[in-house]
Amino acid sequence: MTTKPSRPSNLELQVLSVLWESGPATVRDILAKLPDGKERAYTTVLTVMQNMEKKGLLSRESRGNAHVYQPTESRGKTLKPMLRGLLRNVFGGRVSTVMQHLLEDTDVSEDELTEIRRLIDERRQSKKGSKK
Amino acid sequence: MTTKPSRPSNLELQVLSVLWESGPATVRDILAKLPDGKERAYTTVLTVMQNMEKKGLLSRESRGNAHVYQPTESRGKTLKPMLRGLLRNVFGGRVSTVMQHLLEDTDVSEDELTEIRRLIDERRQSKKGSKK
DNA sequence: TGACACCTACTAGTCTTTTAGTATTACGTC
DNA sequence: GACGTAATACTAAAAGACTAGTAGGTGTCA
Repeated sequence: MTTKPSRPSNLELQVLSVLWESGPATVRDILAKLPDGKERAYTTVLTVMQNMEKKGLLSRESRGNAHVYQPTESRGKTLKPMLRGLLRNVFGGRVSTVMQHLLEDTDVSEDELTEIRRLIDERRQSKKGSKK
Repeated sequence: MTTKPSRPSNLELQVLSVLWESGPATVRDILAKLPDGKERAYTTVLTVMQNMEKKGLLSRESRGNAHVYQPTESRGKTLKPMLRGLLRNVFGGRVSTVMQHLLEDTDVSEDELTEIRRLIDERRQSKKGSKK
């Protein structure tokens, strides 16, 4: 029985996020880059990452003294079940509601807006192409 | 000291979601409507909701035998810190990345796409209006 | 009036997450 | 080789999340 893919915890997601953004890294690298900026002991992050390695979320190899970690799965693959869950459980399944709140609650640059519009149009095109 | 606003757990979010969508409801109502569809004992949901009331996430009033609960804060106000955290901790602060994954990983109807585009354009307009 | 249905209150066990201390190992350098 | 630096391994405690059982109250209706 493959253990069920319980979703990564908050701190685990932060670790993964750093690795996805910046590539393979050591514990100390991650500690310095955790996006929430909270102070933590080195060993705290170490423990979390060791657990993640046991769970199969990370793989590692030695570089000199330290271990260099990297994610075993792509960002997309990992995030998919999480996003689906979030969408269903919190936003009633409507992507537009997510978008609405994101636009209201966060700072979005003009460039980002343009980029999002591009994504939408791209998606519409591909939908049109595969119409029944 | 106001107790810090630790973000609602998964199950708590589901409860809130139902209440935001459908208005005030009893424990039994919620139990039937939890979006993840998982089987749970009545008392499980009861306990969670009683805790939420203690934490100040819900208020309640009696109706006959039962209690009718409702959220103390709006959807927007509650979700704001959560979305900001998610955006920062998982998506490197880029809304367009969220959008990209949402479009890839979930089914979005044509109507939704149109609606999202409308939201974007609306936002662009209001940005343009307030330009430095 | 007693059986039933339905409700809340209270209690508690298990699992996960977050935290970090202590011990140990490896590496260079003087 | 002893010492300092920095890393990992091991251990574990505290808090939170999730689950649900049991007890007790109230109302209905045959």
